[in-house]
Amino acid sequence: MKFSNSLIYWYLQNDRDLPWRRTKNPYFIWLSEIMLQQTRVAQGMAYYLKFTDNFPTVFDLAKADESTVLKMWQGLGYYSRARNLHYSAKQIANELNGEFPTTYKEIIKLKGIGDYTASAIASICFNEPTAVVDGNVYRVLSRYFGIKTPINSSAGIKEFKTLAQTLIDEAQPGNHNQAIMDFGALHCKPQNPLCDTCPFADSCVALEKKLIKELPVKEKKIKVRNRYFNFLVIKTDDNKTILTERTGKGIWQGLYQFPLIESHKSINKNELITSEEFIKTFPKETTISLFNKKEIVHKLSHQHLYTQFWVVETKKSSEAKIEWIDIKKYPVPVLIANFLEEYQPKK
DNA sequence: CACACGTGGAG
DNA sequence: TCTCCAAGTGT
Repeated sequence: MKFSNSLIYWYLQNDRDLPWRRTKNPYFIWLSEIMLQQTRVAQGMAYYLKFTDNFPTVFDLAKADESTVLKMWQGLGYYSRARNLHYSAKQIANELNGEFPTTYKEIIKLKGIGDYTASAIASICFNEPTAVVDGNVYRVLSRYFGIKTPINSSAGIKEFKTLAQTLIDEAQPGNHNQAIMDFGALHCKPQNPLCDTCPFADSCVALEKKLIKELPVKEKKIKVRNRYFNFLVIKTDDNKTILTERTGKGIWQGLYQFPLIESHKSINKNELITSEEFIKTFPKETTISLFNKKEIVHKLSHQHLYTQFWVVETKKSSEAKIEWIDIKKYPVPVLIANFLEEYQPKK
């Protein structure tokens, strides 16, 4: 209880004025929590404002097209968040009469909501004492208590959740949860934490044992896969193009792109136009030129995409149905959006 | 249950 | 340039 008191005391003095802190409307809290998953406040802010502005209620979100939702999410990454958000919005609007579930147990049943988000919403909106455990909480607790259990092991996940639950202030769980996360984000930072001015300096195990830089412990490193993308930027003489939707599993599900030929290495123009896939798609006479002189390397968390944009000029085609001017209506990955910025500079 | 899933900022 | 990582979840 002492721990929570100090935490909340710190929080009251260092509280950030964030838009989602001014409401307890579960719909708005939900939006903010989904957007901030694995995402910095600075990056998510504009999206929160855009979503609350365009979709002021869960009904507004529910009746939008998925493509519209993805377009508004464009650039924020982890697009399954947007798809699941939309899916759950429709469920709340249509099956739950627009009423957001009010307990952890019910909230966690929604798609896209896991232990963290259910705990956050239940505590902030409904005063249920369920402890959040996010990256900040792992860091604060592992340091303060000197816990070396890897935070991404199943043992660690259980251990930290249990510990966090014993520390929560049952009288004000929402404040407690936000306090420990803000403390981790602003004070007990990953690099260069502010131990000199830390209210817990006299009892922090990691500080005493000089383990600050070792904690928290995270095991395993991610593997990165190299892929080679050749986008075919079609331009017909009646100024139309082709976009294809990415379906199935993998990256950018539900987003659009130019027709893609993937190769196992970087290829030149001759290799491209003699490839089976190219011939199959473009039997007609075409003019083709490489747009980017230097290969573009787009880095995702698990993939490095070595990318070339090939501008393909052809005659009018029944395949090419999308007007150039309309491309901007489609949700596209940042990689494509960046290309369009350069290829079609804004006036 | 280990792994995939985006993007951008900091050091 | 490179590494880490930021309010995690689904499979």
